[in-house]
Parts: sequence; structure tokens; C-alpha cells
Amino acid sequence: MRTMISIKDIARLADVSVSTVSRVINGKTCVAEDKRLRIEQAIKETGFVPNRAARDMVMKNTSKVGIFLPDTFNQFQRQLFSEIAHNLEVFGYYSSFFFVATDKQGEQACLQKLKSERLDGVILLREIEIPEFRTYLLQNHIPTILVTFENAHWEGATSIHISEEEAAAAAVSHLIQLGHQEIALMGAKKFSFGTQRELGYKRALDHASIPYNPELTMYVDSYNIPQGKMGMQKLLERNVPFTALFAITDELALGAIRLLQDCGYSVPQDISVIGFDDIEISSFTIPRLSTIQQPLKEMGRLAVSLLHDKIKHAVQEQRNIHLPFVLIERESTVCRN
Amino acid sequence: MRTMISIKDIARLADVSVSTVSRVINGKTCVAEDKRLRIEQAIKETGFVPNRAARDMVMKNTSKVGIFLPDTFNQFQRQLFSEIAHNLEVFGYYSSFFFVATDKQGEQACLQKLKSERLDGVILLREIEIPEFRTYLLQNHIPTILVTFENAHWEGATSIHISEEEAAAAAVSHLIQLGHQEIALMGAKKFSFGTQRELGYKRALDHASIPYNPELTMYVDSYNIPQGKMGMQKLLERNVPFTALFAITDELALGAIRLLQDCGYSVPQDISVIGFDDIEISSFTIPRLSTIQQPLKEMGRLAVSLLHDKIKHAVQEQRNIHLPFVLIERESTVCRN
DNA sequence: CTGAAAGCGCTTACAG
DNA sequence: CTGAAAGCGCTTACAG
Repeated sequence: MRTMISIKDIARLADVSVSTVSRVINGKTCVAEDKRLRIEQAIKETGFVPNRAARDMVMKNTSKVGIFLPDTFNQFQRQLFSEIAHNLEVFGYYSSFFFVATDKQGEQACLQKLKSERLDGVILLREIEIPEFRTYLLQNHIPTILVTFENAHWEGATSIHISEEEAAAAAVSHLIQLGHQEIALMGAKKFSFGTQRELGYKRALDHASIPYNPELTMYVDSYNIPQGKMGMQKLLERNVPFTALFAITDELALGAIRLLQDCGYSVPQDISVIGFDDIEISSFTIPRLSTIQQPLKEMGRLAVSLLHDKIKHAVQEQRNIHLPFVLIERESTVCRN
Repeated sequence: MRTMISIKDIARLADVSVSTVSRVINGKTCVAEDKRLRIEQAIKETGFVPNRAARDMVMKNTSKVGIFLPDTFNQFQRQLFSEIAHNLEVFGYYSSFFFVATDKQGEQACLQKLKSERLDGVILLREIEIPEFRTYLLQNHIPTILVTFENAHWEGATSIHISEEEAAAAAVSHLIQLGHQEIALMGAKKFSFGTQRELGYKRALDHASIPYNPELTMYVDSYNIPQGKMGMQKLLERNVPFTALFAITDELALGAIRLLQDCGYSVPQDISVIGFDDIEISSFTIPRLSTIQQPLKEMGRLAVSLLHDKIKHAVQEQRNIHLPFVLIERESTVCRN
């Protein structure tokens, strides 16, 4: 490997000390005009760019933030991730991403990685259970933002999210208002939003005095399209009639719709379906999907700008930011006939 | 910030020199059993993890690879990116990602970032025009993999891709075999695959002695669903009849289908549509999308394992790996009636 | 087997 | 304004 040019090379070329080179690199004012010129010239000629690792090691801040996300991430998380990554770029941060596997061991591995880097801040798109993780962040005063979930016990972290339960209740109430009574739920236990959306479903039923029928709730393992399809298959096999479905994720909804169609049911004429998240495709599918819209862009923007504030001002306050959601009625839900 | 624990702390706690601590961290054998035990104990107690930046600076390899992708990336690129990132994890690499903006300035900014890090290798999911980029990689012997495109002039790089032109021709031939003659093309000039897929379209027409009608090709700006919808709108406004569409991207196809549906045309009865890429959703849409499948998983796997080989063995050979594509006939294409 | 020393590429007081 | 020196956290010959 052709040895990379270093600050020493520049110093030699410009016939000054490395200290002086460092000064012009960092835009300090007190440097003689002629030397500055010589240095700038040398930098241009060699295409020199300071080594970040070296600079990071001596300085306190690294301008690097870590993004932690589930190793199997769905479309919504993907979009959110892009949004955050983009905003981070705009703010001039470097990003490292960490896929955290679903078991304790995976979380532990992530903690190791986290420790081995010197991160200025951290954005989590996924809950992490092991307490050591929180402890480390807290003790080292590493600003932390939680997106799409909250953790009441996470000292010093700012969380950004919608009211999952309320939003789910709104989705189900929408179905109820359309006259539906036998409303199926497709959910999963993974991650707290799964539980909360299920709670919202039950609350809406309760509110309308519709008895909860456990036979109508179908749990799947993951939040993707194939699971939605499979889940619907199993649900139909139970032979319990229903006229509407609340899928706690758009992808689950899309998979369910696919299966319903395959089985000769049409959506929404026979069965209404509402999803959750409002991923990009949902406004283009046939039929267009009714769903709950999360303020994706705002979440991404806020996550980064709040993190930036925390880093800049070294504040560690614990906050909980509820963002508004929007119920979007499209074509997949219709009055019960 | 509570000062992070360093190798010195461990040395002090275990009452040995830092050299010795370094030895056990790196699994060197020649360390007395009692000292090793004391050191391991100290590491466990403090939760110490070596600082990567420091280690990277002194060692030659960083175990870090950079992934470069377009700042506006579509679903296919997103899936590919996930795949690559996942494989990189498996191989124990750290990844940094870089979104490169579409102008020269964005590419230049990326080069700066690239220089400021010490990357063991680089994976590009997007072409980069400025020659300085290639030069830098080459001169510093940084292993490079190009995915989904090739560059004949990129010395030392390995490229992994399908035969874009051939695949596009296969898609269009499929339409021709179904009896279609007036076949529209929805394409874009961005990135070389855009050009190549267009070439494939023309080749297939030519092969079947169907005259090329420029009125039937519609260029859009980007490869996403909204553009597909908009493009189809404009195409219909031209009032030139066609019975089939080749959209050079699944997302473009999905957007086009949405608009056709909105205008009262049904797909495939009135108009057949074939896409390209086979993104996840394509096998679940209504109708299911006929398309060209790129071997996504294989591409991701190969990209990482070939990069790993290059890094390990310091080989810089230039290779061009053509992977097979598959024409997938689903429901969106049907015989001309 | 093991410690002192030098060095990786930078920055930052500290004296001039 | 500017250079010599120390130090960031590690690793690696080099002598014991």
C-alpha cells in the first residue's frame, strides 16, 4: 500500500512545522500569509486529507453517530433509516450502522462494537433490552435518541414516536364506524409497538362495546409481506367469520390482501383491510391501502436535530416527544354491506 | 464525559505493562498464566473494549469497508444494500456508508470522506464519474467491488452484475412473443443501466423487425413509483396507441400500472406491463408483476466474499462477473387480444 | 515470558 | 506568528 500522505509530508513540503500545518487545516487565524499559501499549495498538490482516526483520538468529539436497527428491518424502518442517514449527512456527521440481532447475544455484540468506537451520539430504531447498554451510554454521557418507541426507564434519552396505542385505536375505530363488528387483528409480539397496537385494537373494541374475540387475533413472527400472507391463510383456516382486518403493519396488510384475493375474496368489497405505517407503496397499490401515517420525515429530521442539540450543548435531559399521526382512508376500507 | 477506560487502566489494575495487556487482548500465547488471569479479570470488571481508532492507526488493516450508494436509492438498491451490510457483518467487517449526490461536487465530497478514513475496501452501488476517485483507490491499493454495473476503464476493480442489455431484451422479447407490437418503453438516462436497458429494448424490437417508434419511449427523471405514474400520464397524453409497456424498473412499472388503472385501463387485459429488478413487493401486487429477476442475494454474497478475498490476499485483479438473470412471468403480461 | 521505547497521525498548550 | 514537546490509545520490534 503506497504510504498515505500525512501532515508531516505537508510540513516538509511547505517547510514549516506540523503545528503550523495543523493550524491552517483547522482554520486558525494566526498564520503568516506566505506560509499559509505554501501549505495550501502543498495540500492541493498532494490531495492530502487529514486522517480522521488520528484526529478523533486526540479530540473529544468524533462527529460520528451510530444508528442501531433491527437486523431484519421492514420497509418502514428502511425509509426511516434513509431519512435519518440523509439528515445526518446534511449536518456533517459520519454514520456507522449496527444491525442488532434479536437475541441477548446479538445485543451484547452490539455493545462491544459501540464501546470500541467513540461515538458522539446514538440513534436507536429498535429497543435494546440488556441494561448494560443503557448504563454505558449514560455513564459516558453519550447523547441518545430513541425513534418509534419510548422507554420510561431510559435515563437521559429522548424518544420520538407517535402514540401507538391511540393510533391503532383510531384505525380500528375507523373500521367500526364503517359498520364492521367482526374485526380481525394481525399482530406480533416482537417489539413494544406490537403490544401497543394490539392494546389499541382492544381499546377501540371495548369503547364500542364489541366483545374481544381471541379467535380473531392472529399472531405472526415478523412484520413482512410473506408473513402477512401466511397469517391470513391461517386465519381463514380457523373458519371464524370476519368482515374487516387490522394489520399492525402495512406489509402485513399487503400480504393479507394478496392471500384474500387469491382465495377469491375481494378487498374491500368482501373484507376491509387497514394497515399501519403508510409506507411508500401503500398509496399506489390496488386497492390503495387505508392506514395510519407516521410522520416519517419529521421523525428523521427531529431525531437528527435533537441529537445535534444534545451533542452541541451536552444536555442529557430525558424527553418524550409525541408526534401526531394521521388516519388515511383510502380504498381498502369500506362500509360493511 | 467520564473518561473511558484504556489499556493503561487495565495494565495498572493487573499490575503489568501495557505490552502484556496488548498481548492478551490480541490472543498472543506467550503470557504467564497468572498475569493473563489478572488481566482477564480486570477486563471483565471494567468492561474494557480496545479503542478501534487507536488500533487502526497503528495497524495496517482497519476491518472497515465503505459502501457508496446513490443518495436517492430505490427499493432494489435498498434490498441490495441490506444484503451487503448483512454479509459484511457476518464477515466481521465494520461498514461506513456514503451517500453520493448526483453532481460532481457530491462525488468530490465523497472522495474527501473516503480519504479521511482508512478503508480496507470499498463497495460501490453506483457509478462515480470523477477520475480522481478511481485513481485514489488504485494508487492506494484499496480493493474495490462494483455492484450492478461495470466499468471497463476501472483498473483493478471487480464488477458484479447481470447483462443488463440482454435481460432487457429478454423482457421485451417476452412481450413480443405474447403478440405485442406496439410496446412502450419507460426509461431514464440516469446511470448506465438506464442506457443499457433501453438498448436491450431496441435490440429486441430490431430482432423481431418491429420498427422503433420514438413516440413510444418516455423518459422520466428517476426510478421511483411516483415517476412511473407521472410518466405513464404523459405517455397517454401523447395519444399513441400501445398494448404493452416495458418499464426499466419495477417501481416505474408499479407507478405506471396505478395510473393505467386510474384511467380505466386494466392490466394486463388492456395493457401488459413488465418491469425489471424483481423487488420484494412485485410478487404480491395485484396483479403480480412480470419482471426480470436479479440475483440479489447472490450479488450481495459475492460482493462481500470477493472483497474479503481481495483484502486478504491483496490481489488487485480486474474481473467482470456476469451473473444470470431470470425472466419471471407473472400476471401483468398476457397475450395480446 | 515481559517491560521500556518508539511510532501511528493528529492537536494543543507552552515557550519563545 | 511558530516550533518543540507531550499526549491521545494502541501495537510491535527490541532487549532482557
